[in-house]
Amino acid sequence: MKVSAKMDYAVRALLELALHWPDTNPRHIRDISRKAAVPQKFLIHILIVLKSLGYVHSIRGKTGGYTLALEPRQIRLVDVVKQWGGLGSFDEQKRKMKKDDAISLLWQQIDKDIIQTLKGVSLEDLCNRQRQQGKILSYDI
Amino acid sequence: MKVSAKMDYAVRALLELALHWPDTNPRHIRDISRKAAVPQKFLIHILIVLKSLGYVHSIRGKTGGYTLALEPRQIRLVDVVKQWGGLGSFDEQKRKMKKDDAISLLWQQIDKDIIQTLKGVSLEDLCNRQRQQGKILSYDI
DNA sequence: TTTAATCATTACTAACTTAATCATGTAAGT
DNA sequence: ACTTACATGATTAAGTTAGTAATGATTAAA
Repeated sequence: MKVSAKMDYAVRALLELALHWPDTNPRHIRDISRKAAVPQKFLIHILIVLKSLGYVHSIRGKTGGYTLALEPRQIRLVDVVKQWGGLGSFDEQKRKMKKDDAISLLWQQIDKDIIQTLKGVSLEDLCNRQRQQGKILSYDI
Repeated sequence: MKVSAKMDYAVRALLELALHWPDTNPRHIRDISRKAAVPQKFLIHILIVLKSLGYVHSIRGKTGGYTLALEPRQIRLVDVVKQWGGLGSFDEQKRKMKKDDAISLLWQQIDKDIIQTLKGVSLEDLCNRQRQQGKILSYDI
């Protein structure tokens, strides 16, 4: 019932790339690391996973870096989270159980709720919210 | 984003006590352990916490055991889970962050969804579901 | 009043997970 | 070549999890 730092970082990295979309220039890890507040050495591994999942492309060499592999509106949070494997509020694999008792069903219902919420959110949505949030905050000055 | 075994066990222990309500005879750990499929040595610690949270009473000595401290309909899952401290899909304490950015707000939304679901469920509800489930299963014979 | 059954408390631990870092390798532009 | 970047695997310190062990305290009953 906890979002791991890794998953949080993954989404932040994706959002950071999405906020620059449709700029096609590759962003390098150093920049993403700074803007998304993720340790650079850690971010490398996260980006490799995101690449293997098909969410980002990488370009090696001197002018290398990362780009989004899809349009922000095509990337749904539910898919990222599901594929990341981090979901499942109840780890049924590890506990040998009936899984059809009232309590297991309750945990499963919670899973469904989470998925339902995430289904409605794309990277594009997050971009809009972030920009909107920025506006609200600027009024505070 | 995972329900710990401890929390799962805690709810199972409470449900086991609730299923016997309003029988006021104390049940001893051994029985609860067997029926709820929780290691006895582990269950002791869980029951102590549940006692400190006010959900169960304990009676020591030869005819001792545990009883529910409240009626099943008075015990809402949302309270148990919240007081257990296990909730919070995103651990904001440990990561120094703004907490008002789009991503943090998304994790917070997930928390709210979980709480919303749990608010609607009491131990009495779980009892009814469990009994109903038993009926359904017995038709399979 | 001993004894046995039960709850209470503290300490310990093996296994696992998390959140990284380090070292080294590979590719590509200048 | 040289530099700059991504790639990969190994390692690791700290924390959490899911228990177990040992011992103490309380009470009913023989």
